[in-house]
Amino acid sequence: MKNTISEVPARQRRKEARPAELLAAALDLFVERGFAATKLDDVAAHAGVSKGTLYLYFASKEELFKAVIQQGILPVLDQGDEMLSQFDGDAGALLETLLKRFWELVGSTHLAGIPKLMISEAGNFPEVAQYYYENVILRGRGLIRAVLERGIASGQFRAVDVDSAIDVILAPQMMLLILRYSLTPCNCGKQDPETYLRTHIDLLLNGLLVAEKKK
Amino acid sequence: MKNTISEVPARQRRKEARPAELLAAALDLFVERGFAATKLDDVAAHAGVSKGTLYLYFASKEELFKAVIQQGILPVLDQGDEMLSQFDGDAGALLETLLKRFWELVGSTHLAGIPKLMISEAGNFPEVAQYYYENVILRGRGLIRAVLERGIASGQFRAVDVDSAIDVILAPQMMLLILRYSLTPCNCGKQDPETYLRTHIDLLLNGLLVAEKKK
Amino acid sequence: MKNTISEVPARQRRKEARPAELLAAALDLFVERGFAATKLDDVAAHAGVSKGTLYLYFASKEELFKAVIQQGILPVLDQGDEMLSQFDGDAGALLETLLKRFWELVGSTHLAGIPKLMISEAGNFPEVAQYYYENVILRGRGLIRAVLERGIASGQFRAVDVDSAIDVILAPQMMLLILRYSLTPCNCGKQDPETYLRTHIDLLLNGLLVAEKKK
Amino acid sequence: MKNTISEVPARQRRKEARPAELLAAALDLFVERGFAATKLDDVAAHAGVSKGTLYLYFASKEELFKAVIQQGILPVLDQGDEMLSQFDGDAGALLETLLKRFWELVGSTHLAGIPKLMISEAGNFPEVAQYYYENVILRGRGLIRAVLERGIASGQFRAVDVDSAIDVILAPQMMLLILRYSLTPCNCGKQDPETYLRTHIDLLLNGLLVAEKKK
DNA sequence: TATGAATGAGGGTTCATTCAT
DNA sequence: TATGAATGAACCCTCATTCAT
Repeated sequence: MKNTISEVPARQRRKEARPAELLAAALDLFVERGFAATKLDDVAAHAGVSKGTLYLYFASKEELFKAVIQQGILPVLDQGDEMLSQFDGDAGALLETLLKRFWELVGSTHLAGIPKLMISEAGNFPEVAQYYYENVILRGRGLIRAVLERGIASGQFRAVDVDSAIDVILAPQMMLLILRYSLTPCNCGKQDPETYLRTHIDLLLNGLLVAEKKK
Repeated sequence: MKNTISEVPARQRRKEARPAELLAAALDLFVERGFAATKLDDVAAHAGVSKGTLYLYFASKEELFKAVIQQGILPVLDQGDEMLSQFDGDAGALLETLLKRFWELVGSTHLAGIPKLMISEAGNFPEVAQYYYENVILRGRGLIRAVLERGIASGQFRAVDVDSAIDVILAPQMMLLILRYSLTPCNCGKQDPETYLRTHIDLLLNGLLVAEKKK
Repeated sequence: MKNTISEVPARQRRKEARPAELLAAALDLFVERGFAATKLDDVAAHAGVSKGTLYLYFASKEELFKAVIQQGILPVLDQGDEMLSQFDGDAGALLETLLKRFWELVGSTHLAGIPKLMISEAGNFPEVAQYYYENVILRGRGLIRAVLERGIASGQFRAVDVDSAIDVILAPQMMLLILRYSLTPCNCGKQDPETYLRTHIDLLLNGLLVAEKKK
Repeated sequence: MKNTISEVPARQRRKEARPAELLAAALDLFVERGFAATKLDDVAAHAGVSKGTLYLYFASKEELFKAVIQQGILPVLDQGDEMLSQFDGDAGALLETLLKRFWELVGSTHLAGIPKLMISEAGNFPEVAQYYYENVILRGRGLIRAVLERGIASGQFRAVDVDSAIDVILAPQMMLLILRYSLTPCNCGKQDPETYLRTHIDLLLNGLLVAEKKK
């Protein structure tokens, strides 16, 4: 008789946990080295299994890649939607909260490497890029758009061009993620995310020019 | 007898142009597919030479990569330095000019792919990343830093944290370049650079909040 | 206590039938695809068991192959011996009966694929080929030889070279079996065995030339 | 200046000879071991080249297989056609000549293994089997058919069922080829082709029964 | 200098075999 | 006895690199 906590046999429990373990290992190496330069031997070793085991769960290296992207990012976006629907402060505070929460959710996990990975491999996997664009980028932009439109409607924000403003707002966030997996490992460009984030929000909300100089 | 413009025979000129042609072909394919996924066969075909010819000019695929990076970006930075030293308007105008000129110099050439390439491959080529960091990133940041410090000293700019402000300023520029070689090919995210650039500068110089709401 | 027909419980019977079921499944696939191209996964699935179960009955894929050959053909030869010892007509009638019976015994079962299988794999399994030669081919040839010698001794048959005549007599029988598992599946060469057999016997017993032309 | 015998450089001559060398090596091993059990490493070694060289001439193992079959047998059939059109003796003599010539053309070369190979692999390569059926089997049967019909029309042959008679005539020839590459290597069944062929023709032309016993 | 045939180490993938359950 | 997850050796195929011409 098994203990009360787990009635499923160890082997079974293992089998259910495997895909997630493999995806995590694959993500780490894909982000670090790129898709083509990552050997499945290394992914397997990194996950503590043999190479053949990978093929019990993913039909090919390419399918593994797709799964890494598709199963990695959906939960994050869901959190964003939820936050937007529950928040009831003004648009400026919402924007600040959104950006800060993003760091807590993504910036600290290894999911943070997905944007860099996607940027590197989009050209080689058009279908995955399409999926990423529709399910991640468009949804993420939608979140920011909602905040901007709310702020503009309430008179809190200037009537900027929303479409391009979204990009301008997201770019520093993305760059911070991207650089972490590019140049940081070779000792360069070690920014402190806290300061960076604060400056970004400050610049956004207050503008670069002092008030008196504005026409 | 040759004309006065060129005294070297055509064959000679071809020979001297070869390395540059090979680098251009390699850059295109490295940017499009990544280093590991690019075959030297294809680089050679793209440059209109045979595969063996590549090895007359570059000792290995890795050397070719280094040359692509190192010989690609130095001219651009030189132009930036020169512009900074000659400009005599105020800091805001200088910043605007600098960002716009960057687009004319880089955004329209195939050198624009280098940042994406470097981001993708930095982890696999630490020495190249180091070189890039020191010779491109630090010099580029230096340009922006000079402008910011000039603006803050003159009282035109608020006293922001310069180090992180530099990143916030550069990020949208970089993202625009990066996305062009990542998601654009699969029809997604086709921003108009003009509008994007204008919004970026506008947001930077004026801030997002309307003046009346500022404390 | 069970009924008189079967004293063993159903489960027991199943257990005893297993090896035969596995051999039948293996024979089918070995004949269809060849030894090397047959996966044990497929054999197991074809027999309705799991892959591991195969190893409870056969130590390796090669042992399974040997068992397929060795247990498949012995019963057939025994019938031939028995027929020869009981028959009391003339040699011509015996030869005709023997060939026709062979079709009823082998031609209609899936054992018919064994000759094709053996031909394909003899080179890879010399010991099995040796076994097959000694226990199948030599015994089969012995049957025909006995009939020929009986016919020649009785003056019914011409005094042909017995050794090669045996091959000439057996070849059409073998080819018919072989082709059924080779070219027939792709729609080609669908002979009617009945006609084929009749023509074969007719040619054998009467000769191709009309009687008047014979010297 | 090169010598007068060969104006093409050695490298060039080699390149043109390569495909035939590779096909010969592949045929040998495919016949000996079967398609699946043959390693391309071994084919390459057998041809005295490296593994990669195979891929300069054949896109895949399967394409190599197709080429082995398709380029191997066409010349043989052409000879048969020519022989038929030029011969002017009676049908019996033509049949004898045809069968004997077949041995000289095929039986002594390594092309003799193709029938065994095709029989073994037909199930795994339906398109190749189709090709073989249409271009080899049908053409070969056509040759025999022409002889039989000529002999029957002239009253030299009995009016047998031509379709099945063709198979009965060809079967011993095929079996001899097949067995050479199956059981012979393991010391069994070493027939002397000369005797075998003579007996086959004798039986065919004279019939098994002595003239006096015929009804 | 330029070519492209040849090489062979390396990586993705398969599958016979093992073993914990 | 039966299962099927896990293993890892082996094989097909690729491609950076070499070298004879």
